[in-house]
Amino acid sequence: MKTKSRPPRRRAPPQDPEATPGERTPDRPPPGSGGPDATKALRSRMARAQGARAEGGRRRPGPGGRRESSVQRRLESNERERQRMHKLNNAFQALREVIPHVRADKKLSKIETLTLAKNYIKSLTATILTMSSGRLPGLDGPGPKLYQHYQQQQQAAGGTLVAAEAPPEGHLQKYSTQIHNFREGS
DNA sequence: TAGGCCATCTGGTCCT
DNA sequence: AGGACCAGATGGCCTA
Repeated sequence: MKTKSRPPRRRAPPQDPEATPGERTPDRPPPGSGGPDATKALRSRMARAQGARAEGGRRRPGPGGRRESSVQRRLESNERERQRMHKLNNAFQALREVIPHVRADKKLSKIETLTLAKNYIKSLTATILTMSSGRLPGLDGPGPKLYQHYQQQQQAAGGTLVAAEAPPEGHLQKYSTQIHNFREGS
């Protein structure tokens, strides 16, 4: 389908409080940057949203829209939410950087990152289990213990035994196939 | 132009 | 009570 080779996105500034949700006017400061205009605009928009939601049956009590303190809380909440999402995106980026993939020139999407990471972990787990149990069959050492621990984890999670059901090559094959598919953009 | 991906806003709910 | 978390809504950006 589409390729993910995009230059760093130049996002429009955060939403203009005067606009309806989603309408952005690039040349204004973000709501978090404060300013009387932003506060006033947000107040009017929140009042409008309040009225709109009334038809949904969840109108908040109190006539005349929001108070100043309520508007200020919402602005602060928006800023916290932005920061939270930024941290989440940083974590995604950190994850991208530790997952081996062939599309170094193309940024993995979030869903690709998660899916690839899951299968990467599975393949590594299967490899470790095979290597450790094969080297120390039935004897003391990390192998059997590791395998038993993994069995317990799987059973506790209600999952299936990866190592028992599929050889590590299977997971590696799946992982490499997925990488290939991502490269092809499918 | 359609579809995918994303950032942001927003209000509800959960948690401390 | 206040912050964190979540999911829905919305519109911008980009590619095929």
